[in-house]
Amino acid sequence: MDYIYFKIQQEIITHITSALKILKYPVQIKLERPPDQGLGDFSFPCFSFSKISRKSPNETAKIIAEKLSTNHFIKNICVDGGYINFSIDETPLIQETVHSILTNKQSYGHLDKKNIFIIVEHTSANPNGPLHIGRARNPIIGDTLTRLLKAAGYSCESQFYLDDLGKQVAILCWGINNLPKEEKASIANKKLDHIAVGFYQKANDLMNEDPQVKQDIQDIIWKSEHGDIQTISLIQEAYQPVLKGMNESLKRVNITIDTYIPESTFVKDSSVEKVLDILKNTPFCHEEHGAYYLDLESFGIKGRNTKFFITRGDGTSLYATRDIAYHAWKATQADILLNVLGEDHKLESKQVEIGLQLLGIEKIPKTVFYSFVSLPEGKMSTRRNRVVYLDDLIDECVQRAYEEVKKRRADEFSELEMKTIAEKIGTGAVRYNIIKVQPEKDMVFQWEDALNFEGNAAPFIQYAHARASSILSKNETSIKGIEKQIYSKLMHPSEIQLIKKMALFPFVIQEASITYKPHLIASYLFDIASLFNQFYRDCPVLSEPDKELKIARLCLVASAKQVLNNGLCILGIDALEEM
RNA sequence: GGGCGUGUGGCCUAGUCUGGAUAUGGCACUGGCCUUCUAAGCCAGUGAUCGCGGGUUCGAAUCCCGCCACGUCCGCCA
Repeated sequence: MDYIYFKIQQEIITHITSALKILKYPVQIKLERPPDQGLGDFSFPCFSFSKISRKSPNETAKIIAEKLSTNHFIKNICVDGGYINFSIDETPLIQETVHSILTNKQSYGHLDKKNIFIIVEHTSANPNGPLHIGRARNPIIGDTLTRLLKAAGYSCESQFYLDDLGKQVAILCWGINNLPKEEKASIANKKLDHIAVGFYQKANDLMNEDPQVKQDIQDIIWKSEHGDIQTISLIQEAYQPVLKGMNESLKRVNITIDTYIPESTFVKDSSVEKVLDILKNTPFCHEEHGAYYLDLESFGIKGRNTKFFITRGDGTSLYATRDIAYHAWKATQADILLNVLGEDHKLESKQVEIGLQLLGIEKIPKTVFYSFVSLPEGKMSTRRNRVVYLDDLIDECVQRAYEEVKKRRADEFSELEMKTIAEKIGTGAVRYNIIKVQPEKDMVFQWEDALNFEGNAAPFIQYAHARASSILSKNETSIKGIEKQIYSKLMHPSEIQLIKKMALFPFVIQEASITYKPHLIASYLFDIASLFNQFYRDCPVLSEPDKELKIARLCLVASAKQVLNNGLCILGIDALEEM
């Protein structure tokens, strides 16, 4: 893709490079953006060169600036406070940007195809109950990353690593098969995952009270981990409905997962065994009461205990060992492995990494860790019933959105229309509130914040999109086959600001995808929506008497709508024509 | 005890990797703007020892050292 801003930036870098070469200064270029638009569009700090020139930073900047020339992109160069500030000629920028948006449409902002395949592993929640909002951060970050990476030109697959072995599903399995079924009336309107969690909770309690139950559950674990086909399929029957329920919740917030990889796969195909064979033969492996562990002290692992157990005393594998086998397999499937994990998995992730190294695998997964969402009264806990389920959050947000729509537009929309719009606003709000904060920040969930649809929230962006759509739907002037020269009519500061910001979209996608920071997209979109609202205030479109300016503005509205749409698409939030 | 992460106005948050111009926005609060394209909006205002203490630097929210608080982990759990 040929984006004008890339070209302009490259142009400036080339100019500075040749100036620095003439002066025999080291070529170290960091282009910044001035804090104030009045200063220019790009700035080049010259402080580091003042040591060489033995002059003040500002004098140095002047010396460098003298060797620079303007061209058709660069309108003006001025030195101020040790910076060389570049003002770009807005005409080509405006023309090219609007033109590029209207011709590239849904792919505006997207980067060139890279022929690199990424597996994004996310969610991977134990299928023993509904997703709660602590876990919900995972699919939202994961899905947004997947969408973002696709926009950045990668091909991607999302994977859910399905925990079908071990204690959690075994408890569920026992509960489903041994506890009395619930009465039809009490489960009438319940989702499958919400029904199942009751069995899990009861079975969990019984396990702690009744040694026989505990033994039964342990049998299930033992059999499944030894690859007993019958037990594994019994477990599968138990968790499938839960998974179905979880997927319904995810689907509601526009998340679908491409592939499910059951953990048992790697036991059944004996790849775990092969992994163990190799790991046992490394010098780091030791044995203790029949169990094998790797001593990770020499790998920089510190703490009370540096032993990483890879088998139990009975020879069966452990979760992390199977995870190594899974990652070893993934490494053969993709160019880049990206995992989204809770911060509690940091050590385990490091152990997997070391395991892969010992297997001679160089494709080490990259990981985005997120902190937990807690409640004002403390950590979320299903057992203590101190938990907010994702479904409840979605329901509340949709309900709130419905009330707002009804308040404003009851006389214009049908009941069905209001419900449809409310669903999109409510679910969008859920995603946006989670993705706008960088993953490593702790979050305390507050209903008040979650249900606030003003300011930096999804409805603000959807609203700007709806306003743009509204203008276009009322317009009767054709904007097909417009010559881009007409866009130079767009001279109002609000128009220029908006266009300049839209020109940055590819940069933002680039930056966000390289650093795996989806929240950058959220704050960028917020800026676009905000600038659009300012434009909306300052520049009437439909009533504009100058025909050419009107057309240019219509094109600008269409571009803004497109950029908002493309950005919302990366965030997995529905754009709205009306709200 | 150790590892990792976080700490920015009353609350939330950007910027931290790659040091740079008066620290970004939002919520709340105060005042103003709907006979004109949707007021879920716009404009203005109040409000910050950037956790604390040192250091490096012409320059530190950003880098280094020490400390404090919170989260998280250090299971033959997952």
